[in-house]
Amino acid sequence: MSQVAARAGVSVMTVSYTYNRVDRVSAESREKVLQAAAELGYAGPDPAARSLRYGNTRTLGVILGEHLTYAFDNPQAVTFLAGIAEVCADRGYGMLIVPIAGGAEDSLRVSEVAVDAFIIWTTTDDDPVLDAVSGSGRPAVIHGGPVRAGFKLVSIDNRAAAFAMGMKTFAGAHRPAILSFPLDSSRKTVLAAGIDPDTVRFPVTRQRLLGYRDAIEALGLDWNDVVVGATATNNEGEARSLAETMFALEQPIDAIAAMSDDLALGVLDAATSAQLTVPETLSVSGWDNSRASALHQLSSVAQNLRAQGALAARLALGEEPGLAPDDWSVVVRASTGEPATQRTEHGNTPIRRMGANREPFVRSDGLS
Amino acid sequence: MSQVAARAGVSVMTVSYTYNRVDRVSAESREKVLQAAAELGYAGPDPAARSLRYGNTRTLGVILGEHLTYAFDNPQAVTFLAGIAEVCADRGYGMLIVPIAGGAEDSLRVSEVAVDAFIIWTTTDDDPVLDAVSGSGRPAVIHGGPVRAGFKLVSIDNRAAAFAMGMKTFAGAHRPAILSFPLDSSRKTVLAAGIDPDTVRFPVTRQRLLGYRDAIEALGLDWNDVVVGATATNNEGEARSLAETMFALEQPIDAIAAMSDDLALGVLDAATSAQLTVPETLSVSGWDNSRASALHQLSSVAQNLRAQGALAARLALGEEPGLAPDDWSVVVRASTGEPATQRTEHGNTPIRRMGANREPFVRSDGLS
DNA sequence: CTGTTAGCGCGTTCAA
DNA sequence: TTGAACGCGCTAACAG
Repeated sequence: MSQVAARAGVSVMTVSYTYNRVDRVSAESREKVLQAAAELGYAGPDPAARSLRYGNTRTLGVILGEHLTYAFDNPQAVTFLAGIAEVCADRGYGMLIVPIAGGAEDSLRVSEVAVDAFIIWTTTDDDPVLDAVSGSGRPAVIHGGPVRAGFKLVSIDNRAAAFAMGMKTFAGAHRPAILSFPLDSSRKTVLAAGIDPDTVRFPVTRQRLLGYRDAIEALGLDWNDVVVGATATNNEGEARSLAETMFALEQPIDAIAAMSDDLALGVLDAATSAQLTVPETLSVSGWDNSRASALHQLSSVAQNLRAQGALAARLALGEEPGLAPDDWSVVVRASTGEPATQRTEHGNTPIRRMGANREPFVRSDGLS
Repeated sequence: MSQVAARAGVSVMTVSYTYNRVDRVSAESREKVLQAAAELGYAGPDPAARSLRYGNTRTLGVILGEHLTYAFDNPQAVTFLAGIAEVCADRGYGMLIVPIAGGAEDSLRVSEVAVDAFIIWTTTDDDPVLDAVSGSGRPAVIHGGPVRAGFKLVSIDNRAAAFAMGMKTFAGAHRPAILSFPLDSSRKTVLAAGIDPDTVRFPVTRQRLLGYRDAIEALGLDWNDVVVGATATNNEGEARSLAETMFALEQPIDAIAAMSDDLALGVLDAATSAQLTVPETLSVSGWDNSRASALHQLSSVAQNLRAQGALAARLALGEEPGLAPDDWSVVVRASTGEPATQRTEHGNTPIRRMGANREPFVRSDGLS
């Protein structure tokens, strides 16, 4: 910039004004500056120097769980991102995906990143990245959990939603099962009965397990008999093989609540192969009310992740909107054997709402 | 940092060394510094100041087409992003999504963003954002096109791929049609015959139209009779209604090549409603070989967008890998009426490869 | 309308 | 092993 000033025969401030306060510069000077800039290939004020000077970056940092590689394979995370992007585009804020790779250097990355605030897609309770975010002293909004002092939370009440869907899915079942997200960071595939939800370090997964357990108990069934299958990733194929194993058990499973539509679709697939009729001999439910769930008449928990992303972004920007702008609902379709009380046309599925939040949608404190 | 130094009773440089060159500081001083930092709530060197000093940001800028809002709804763009993310996570680079909202301020945003290089998801030939990127003087890699001096290009040969798929889709057809991405930035829904591909400002769309036209002509059909439908977005529902219109034409369409699997699935849907049998009375093909395409026995052009994203990131980082690491192929399934020469099991579909690139995969010059 | 001064927070250079 | 000086490029505040 000083070079431009020299070449234009003006002071540095005139150059600065040319880019920032056009009205404070005479047309004549402006011309000279622009000319000199063009000749020197000067592209305007350096963003890094500006950030330093202004003390802000006009950028939001987004931390996508424990490992970036899986994040984009997860349609839920992507929808959430779309919501953030919407707000960022509107406000002219950059959206910086923080390079989290599951290693020790992740914390370093968090503190090395030039952003004004963080938005965190749900991770484990004890993820060291969360400490790094706290330590950075910058505002943070977390989606799903864990709840942390100083972090704002955007989440539906997963426990209540799982309970509501569990009541639909497990009604009349004798041998219910659950298809879960990973139970810990090792992401090992697991198939076991009587799992203690409180040992699970992923808050969203834990809350959903607790909700399903609530339903199991409300229906007079024994949680210790309930088989929980956990897949390494949110993958339909993996769900299919896990479901096949479930069908081959001595007392075959007759109801499966899955934590995502992808997993549930894998179950439907396995059911077809095993010649089980849905919902007569197998009741199935998913989560997130995807297009595919509508297409396959799969009952599913609906929530608006895009709106949640947008809300998280507004909170991160300190815009502090009102609370509870969104909610969850249970969409009942044929897969859980309810009488179809509504037309469920392909691509135009009316949604039946039921259940209500026990907790406010946005919290900045509380227990998980 | 100077405050920390004062409190620790050392010089500023000792503090700096504590964070950057641990070996140049005695354990004793280090202790004092860390102590002081903790007391003051100092979170380590400021990223913005660091970028200024180092002259780089360790961040890649990603420009997702003309408007950020649509980008995350596009599974192809998301897959490409996943590839970029993979490389960024590995190298510890941030990935900054530039807030493009379709307005005049977009160019400003590009120059205001603190990144070392840009990766651009395909846009129109005349998008002013491209000028802003050029003007910024930072390296840029563009996916799909347009080709520009100074920009590296990562792309398959869309024209060749469209030709190959056109030959399959239109073989034996009397009344072929094309379901296209938008023809211009207005994104108006269009249904017309004899469209001149060269008027289309989206390079990828243009190349594919050219390739389909090549096939039409190679098959002895008249391009002026070929109906092209263009949807406003990559949306299955929109494709369905456009297909329905096509089926209602005086001379009903008997072959449709679609530029995405989503669009093709909309066609299949409409065909079912119209009681058309595929492929006997209607031949259909899609693009990108999605899971859904395999599920619905839809012929599709396969390409590895994730690998292309990773390649684009490596090129942007100046790692200059070898050329042509990937390729496209035509996956023939039942929807184009070829005799099924392979088992096409659900979720485990073998891919028949055919066709070859006419151009190298990576180019940094050439015509579009 | 334009110029001068000062400092954002850091790290390289050179000296001690 | 540590310190002092300097400048990375920019802009707020205050002259003029």
